[in-house]
Amino acid sequence: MNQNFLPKPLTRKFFQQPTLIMAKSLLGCLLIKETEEGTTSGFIVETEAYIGPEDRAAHSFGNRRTKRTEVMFGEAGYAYTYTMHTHCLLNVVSGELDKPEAILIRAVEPYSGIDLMFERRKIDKLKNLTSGPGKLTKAMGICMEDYGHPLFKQPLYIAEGYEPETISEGKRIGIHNTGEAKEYPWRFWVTGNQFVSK
DNA sequence: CGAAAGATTATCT
DNA sequence: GATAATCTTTCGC
Repeated sequence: MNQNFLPKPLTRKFFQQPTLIMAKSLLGCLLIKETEEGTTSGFIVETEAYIGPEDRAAHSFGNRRTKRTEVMFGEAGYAYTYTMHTHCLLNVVSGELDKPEAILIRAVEPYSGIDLMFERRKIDKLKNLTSGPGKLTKAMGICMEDYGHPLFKQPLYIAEGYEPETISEGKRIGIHNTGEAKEYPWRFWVTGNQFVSK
């Protein structure tokens, strides 16, 4: 619980990087969520980029602007939460204003508040705690209420973490019937990390 | 207002 | 691999 590590929230400047560069820069950063029950945090170890107009797999494909994708057209650095079946997913909006780009946080490595995460997930294996986009949001208490929240301010924010030694890249997961979009190598993860989903 | 689809997860074959 | 669970958004009538 009481780490000596003082998280330094990322600055707006960090979010001004091109989407694909930022997807890699986010690896190793610390994602923090503060709630009444306690604070949970984890290092981001897996991300996926979704670049609107040219990406058939993105909700914003063809510049489709709806109530749901609205935040993606806004300024970078905001949270785009989205309900999928029985789960919630967390994205970081990237790209310039009016460019519907975002980065999906697919997995994190638990850092603090691990007891609370176990309580929420009701499982007993550390490895399954946050090794997936829907798992980590449940473990950290992230939901639709966080839609549009700036990720450089409490209670939900991203801070500087560590520098990953090696980064791998490959095809995205969980999308199909989207033509060649599923072939784009826009998934990035920390090489060898056991919390990366598969 | 009703229906269908979806960037997932857990479980069974 | 295939499928059910189950919620919000979006689109059609």
